[in-house]
Amino acid sequence: MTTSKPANPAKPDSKAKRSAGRVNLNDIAQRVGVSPITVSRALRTPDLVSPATRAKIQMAVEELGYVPDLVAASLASRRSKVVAIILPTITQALFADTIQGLMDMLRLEGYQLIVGDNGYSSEIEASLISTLLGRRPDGLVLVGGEHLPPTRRLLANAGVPVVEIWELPEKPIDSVVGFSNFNAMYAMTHYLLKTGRRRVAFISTRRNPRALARQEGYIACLREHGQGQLPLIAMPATVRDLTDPEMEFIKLVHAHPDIDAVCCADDIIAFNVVFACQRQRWPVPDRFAISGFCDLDMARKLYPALTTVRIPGYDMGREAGRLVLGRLHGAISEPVTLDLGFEIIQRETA
Amino acid sequence: MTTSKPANPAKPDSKAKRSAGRVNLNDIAQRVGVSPITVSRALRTPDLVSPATRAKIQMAVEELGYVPDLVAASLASRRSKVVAIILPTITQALFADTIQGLMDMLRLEGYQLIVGDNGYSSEIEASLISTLLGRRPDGLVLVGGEHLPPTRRLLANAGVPVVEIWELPEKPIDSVVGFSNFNAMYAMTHYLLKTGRRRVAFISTRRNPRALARQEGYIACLREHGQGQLPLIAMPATVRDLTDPEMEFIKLVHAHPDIDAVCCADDIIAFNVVFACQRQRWPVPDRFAISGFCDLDMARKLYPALTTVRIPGYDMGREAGRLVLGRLHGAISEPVTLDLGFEIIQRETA
DNA sequence: ATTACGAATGATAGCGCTGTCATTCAAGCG
DNA sequence: CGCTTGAATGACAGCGCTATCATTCGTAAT
Repeated sequence: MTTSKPANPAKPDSKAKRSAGRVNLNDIAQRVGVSPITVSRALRTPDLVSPATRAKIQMAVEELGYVPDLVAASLASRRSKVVAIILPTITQALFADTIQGLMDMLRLEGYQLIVGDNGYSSEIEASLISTLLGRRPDGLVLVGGEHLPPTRRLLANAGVPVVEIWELPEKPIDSVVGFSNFNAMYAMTHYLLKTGRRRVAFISTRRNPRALARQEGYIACLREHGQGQLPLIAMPATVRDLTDPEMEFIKLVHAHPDIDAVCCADDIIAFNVVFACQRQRWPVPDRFAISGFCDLDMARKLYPALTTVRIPGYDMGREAGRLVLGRLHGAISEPVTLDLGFEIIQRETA
Repeated sequence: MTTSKPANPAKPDSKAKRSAGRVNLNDIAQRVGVSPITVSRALRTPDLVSPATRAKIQMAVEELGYVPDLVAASLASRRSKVVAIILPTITQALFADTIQGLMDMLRLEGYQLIVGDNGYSSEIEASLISTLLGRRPDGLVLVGGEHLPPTRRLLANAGVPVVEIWELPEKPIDSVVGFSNFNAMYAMTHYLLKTGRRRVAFISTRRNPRALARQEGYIACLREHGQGQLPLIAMPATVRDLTDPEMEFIKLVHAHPDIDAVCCADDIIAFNVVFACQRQRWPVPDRFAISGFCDLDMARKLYPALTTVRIPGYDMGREAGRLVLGRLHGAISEPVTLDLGFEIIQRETA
């Protein structure tokens, strides 16, 4: 120390802070008397720094309330430690478990989740993905496997691991963690037929690839085991349309009084149909057998408890996370497709 | 090993790209024959660039599939265009509307949302906030107003607009968009008493500040209008505990057969209690009046339709977003507290 | 001693973008 | 005709961090 008079560079001012006034790596380094890079190491790879230095740095960090700038770190390291997920809508209870599973997995390695919703629209998805990719996420999780060509091109160029979930797309972009919506609804329809139902209807209130696949499963099963039953379907005409499950159900019943079972495209619809029955004094399952899809918490609480298809919502999230992380670590180098299956849960409504 | 071999600089390779191989501002600039800064302007403030240049740049962007690096932009501009929200849990239907409202508002200005959940724990919150602040969000939205001192210090240092929602904290950190949980439950209890109920119980399955405030509102109302009714409460002992609403209800009824009404701390609990009644053949509302809290979609679908307190879930999200953006634009410079109120929705269960 | 080597630390050069001037040039004005 | 003005563009210097290579130094192996 040559005590070179007053500060030669910028005026140390009151707190030796420049720019935004936020404490940064340099502030810590100066305070401790080491180089910034050593501070960086002390925080990221403590093993490479001597215990004494590490302790001093730790202390300075506490004192100054230093919060590392992950934005700068991302830029420098080209690793953002962020994974993005795009959902049809965030308001849906259906995807909550999936998000939770994904978060739980990512948290283990300090990754953060950034969420976007495309409102069930492939067009919105395209622009959303473009913006999200701008954040340079280390991975991308997409609900669904239907994407516009520009989207596919964008993703191909991005060089980011992609996992599509909740379906088993014909032409996966990369990895997949899903189940067969077709098979699941086929199985449920089959179950209803086995229990002796003679006229099974199908209700969806939203038109999307998964609902359509379920509808196809329903139709296929009727064809093969329906003893001449004709498909009886309530499905909105376009992606934008949203119908009221209760009304659709009532209309269906009035038009076809011989209906004795309803396959609902998801649990929420099934709840509505059960409530409608109660309102109309139509005993369930005596007059109508009702089946759901997803096995939400409330399905088993409902009275009568809902017979439904359990799908691996949480696990899809978790496994998608695992795949992304595996890709990033180099542990996985090839696209993987995981079929997590489903399970018919027999309760009281069918 | 002195084998310095070849491979010293970066080989220009096939596509003149260095590093990650991603197209960047420079690539566009070179292709068009302008400086990078002009490209930046063409994309961010098109008005400052001549139409001709703008068109050429636009074209190059399309051709090369350029996606601006928002991470670098954030670092350089010190504006991340990201807002973070911390929820007790993401699995809860209760907060879905709030997220949606916030997203809808932020989307208008191209902001992204990053979500964290603290699992109803103030300790987790502290570390979560620290990590999230590392992403340098331009704003922070917190559900709830209970925070540890270190958290408060962190937030004070961060210099980021904060909005607490879903409550009206005594000592707000910054702005607030909420409603009075106390008043709301007071009002609902009062409503039940007015309809002639003689013994009103309160059920919560989760211990958190909002549930406690509601409980206080219930107690206060009983004190003032309960004609000698003693509070009758089911509330978990600690934050970690989670109880089963159906079981708590049954236990309560067995211990106090004179109960004729149940104030539930949220709609989900109320649904469960209604189902329990149906299972037990206890007519609702004749035997038990039941009230919910939140007014989820399903509340009005339920049979019998749920009497509940409507709270401004979506609006809290939207207004929180508006406040954050207002702060960022400088349109708002002082902390604001917004009480969005509530509404008793009378339906069939009470 | 000589060499080798691992542990600890540092210097340098960016990551891809934007803030902040500075520059150019044509049109407008007294 | 010189001067101002504004539109269009550019140069430069970082933002705060990390990748990469280089250096120092004490200790063990030869």
